[in-house]
Amino acid sequence: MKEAFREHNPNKKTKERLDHILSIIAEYETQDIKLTERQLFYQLVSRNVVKNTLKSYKSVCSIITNGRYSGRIDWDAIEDRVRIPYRHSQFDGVEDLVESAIYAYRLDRWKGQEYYVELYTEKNALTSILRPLTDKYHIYLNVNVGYTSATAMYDASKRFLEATEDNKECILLYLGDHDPSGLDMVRDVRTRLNEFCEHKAVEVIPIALTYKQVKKHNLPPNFVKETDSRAGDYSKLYGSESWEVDALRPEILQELITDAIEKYRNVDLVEKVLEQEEDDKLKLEKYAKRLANASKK
DNA sequence: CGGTCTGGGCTCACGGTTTG
DNA sequence: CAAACCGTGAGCCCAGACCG
Repeated sequence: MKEAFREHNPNKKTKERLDHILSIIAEYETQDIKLTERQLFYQLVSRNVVKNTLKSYKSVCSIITNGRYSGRIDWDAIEDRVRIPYRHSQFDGVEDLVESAIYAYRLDRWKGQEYYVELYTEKNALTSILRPLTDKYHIYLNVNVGYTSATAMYDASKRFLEATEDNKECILLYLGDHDPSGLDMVRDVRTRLNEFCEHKAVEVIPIALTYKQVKKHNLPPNFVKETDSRAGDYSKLYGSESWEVDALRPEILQELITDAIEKYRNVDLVEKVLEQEEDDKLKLEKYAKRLANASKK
């Protein structure tokens, strides 16, 4: 909802940027995707509206914030994925609980499959685009927020080792930027995971952003920071330009991920699990009805 | 020579004050 | 009013300087 709490009179340049922001929000709204400020900023960068610098990021943030306070931008269009309030779940009675249990009910949709797959990304800004897919395919989504942590890698290694014991081949699909640190994060994940898994192979596959994708989609470049200690080797291979994975349009990103996951999934096996899930849900529904009738008596 | 510190890099989302 | 600074909180990695 658009709600105004303050006055704000943007100048011509700011108004132009505000219009760009509003059209991006409208575009994402049709796909039911909420944006973070960071994500909106990257979209502006990829459309060559602003430069990819800390300064312009901050400027975009104030335009968004001012826009929201002044009632120009819908408060619900922007999401803060860091400051989330927690509270234990509650229900409107036992029937309500059973209903949500039916909704939540799932079996292991990767049972009997040849592969075990997880999806990793360095950017929290991609969460709203990735979640629907990892939910649908019933796989773990790990958002590393830059470099991953020892905790995350240790926990992941336990899951992969368990899959190995189940005679599954382990696949880690990775999404990150094409910049000196971004490419290094793939190496980092690979070596640390192998250390924990005692070199039982986990295949780390970068599905985006690749140099090929940069060229194919003609993505706008950023300058590599020469002060980055990892810039040297990168520049020898790719020159002085780098690219953000967020610059890929959401539908292209989703297509890439869908293709990557489906490569490792046997559809017939999944169908069987889904049938079992539906059967179980029917049983649960019958149980819920009996429960409801009993409580009326 | 090996350990630790320093200052750079990445991610995320805010705030305030001064300068133009 | 916007831009350019400064700061807060959190999680990381790495190269080179420094030191015992």
